Amino acid sequence: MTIRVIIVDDQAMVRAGFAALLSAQSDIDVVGEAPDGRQGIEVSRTTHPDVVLMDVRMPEMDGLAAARELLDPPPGVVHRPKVLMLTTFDVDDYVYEALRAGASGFLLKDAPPADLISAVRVVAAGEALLAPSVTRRLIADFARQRPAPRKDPSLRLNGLTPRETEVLELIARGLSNQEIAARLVLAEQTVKTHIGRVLAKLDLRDRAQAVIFAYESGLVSPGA
Amino acid sequence: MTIRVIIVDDQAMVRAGFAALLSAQSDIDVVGEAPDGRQGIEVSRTTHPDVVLMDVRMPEMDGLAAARELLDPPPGVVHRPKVLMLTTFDVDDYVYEALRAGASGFLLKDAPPADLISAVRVVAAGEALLAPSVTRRLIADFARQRPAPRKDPSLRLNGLTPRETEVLELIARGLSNQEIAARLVLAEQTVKTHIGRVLAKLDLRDRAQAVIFAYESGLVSPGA
DNA sequence: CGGAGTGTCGTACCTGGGTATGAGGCCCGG
DNA sequence: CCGGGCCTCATACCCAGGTACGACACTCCG
Repeated sequence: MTIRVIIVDDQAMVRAGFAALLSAQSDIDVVGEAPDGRQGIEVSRTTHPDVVLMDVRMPEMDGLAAARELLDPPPGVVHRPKVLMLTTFDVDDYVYEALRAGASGFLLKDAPPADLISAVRVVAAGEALLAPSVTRRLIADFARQRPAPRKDPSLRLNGLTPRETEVLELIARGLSNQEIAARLVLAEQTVKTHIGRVLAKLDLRDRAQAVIFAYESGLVSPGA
Repeated sequence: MTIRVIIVDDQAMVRAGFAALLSAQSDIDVVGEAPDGRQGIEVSRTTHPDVVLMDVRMPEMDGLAAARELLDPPPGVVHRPKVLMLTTFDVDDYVYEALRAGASGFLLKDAPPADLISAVRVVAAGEALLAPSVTRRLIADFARQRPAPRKDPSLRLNGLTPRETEVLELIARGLSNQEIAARLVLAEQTVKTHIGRVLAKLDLRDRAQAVIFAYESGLVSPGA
């Protein structure tokens, strides 16, 4: 089963080079080319490639917009190729946009030829691959965004007792004092007492600010 | 400038294999080995390698804990090696933990030898590299978490007028009605009117739930 | 022109939530 | 065994916030 590839890049030389490189592989067929995003979509819709090599910067319709169109096609279009983005220099706004859109990879054009070839295979197999510098950024971003508890507010969270933390979490879920009391089998006044202490310890004014704190500290997270 | 590497793995065979493989490279020196995390840290502290190859599963102290220790050392320890995690099979809880901890890469042991070698070089250069399957997960996670506005709640957000959205955002910043009125140069009652409409449209009970909605919909984001 | 949508504000009412104060019981560590 | 957290609850007070109803101005559009 050969891998069907199309190449979308505004520079004819680049297309020719990549095409030659990839065609030389026995398991890869270059089945189309296009000089801009719009035509790239056309070619993709007619040739149904497994992988689309897509340059980022192009006239008419840039690679990002084209990638979005291919990865989130209008109703009726069933074909969904993998998209491997290419760029000459690693401006990273593009990277994030492309990954958001669902691209399977992001390579720099100065990568070794062997890398490009293996990237095509990896992407065709449903996996993903990024240029090392991009990987580093993505990890950094991940680590920055993710570290379970953030440090600034979350340290102060240590001042809370287990019960208080529990109450805070329920506040952050939108429950009223009554509901919290019911949930924890407590008198409503007890809940109020806990909340009072939480607000005092964290220097907050009301439950709305408590909710904010819960999100900012990582006690609760969007989508969870 | 050669790259100084140590290998931490509980299987002597694996250590020997990797050591042989890497030592054969003119730009890589294997300067130490260790059979578990605790000793790995010891060796790292004495040999000061550029890169630590670290197995995930190990007796005594697992690779994750050891990685954390190396990447976020106690006061006084200045040396901070790059950590490249290795695993036999790609259980991904480990992956996320390792990346959170600040690891520079994550490879499967069944990767081609050439990949391991180039990975060491990439990591030593300050970049990062992941196994393709890991990359895919990370991207998927990124795309899932990031898409600017989420769709479910954010669509309902479309029902809000600009002014209402503005007010909602200020609520989500923790402002009181008075403060919002001051900020927007309005009567407090006007603010109340807007809030009332927001709550009604979004089917929320109070401003605390409004804050939750703001975070869940992506109107505001933690850390922003 | 007339109506719909938006933004603005007033008056009036009610209650949930936050504050203050005090107090009893439990458990742990010094 | 005693002091100190922690958890629990009561009584009492007050007000920010939420609700209800009505009103006026402006803009856009059929």
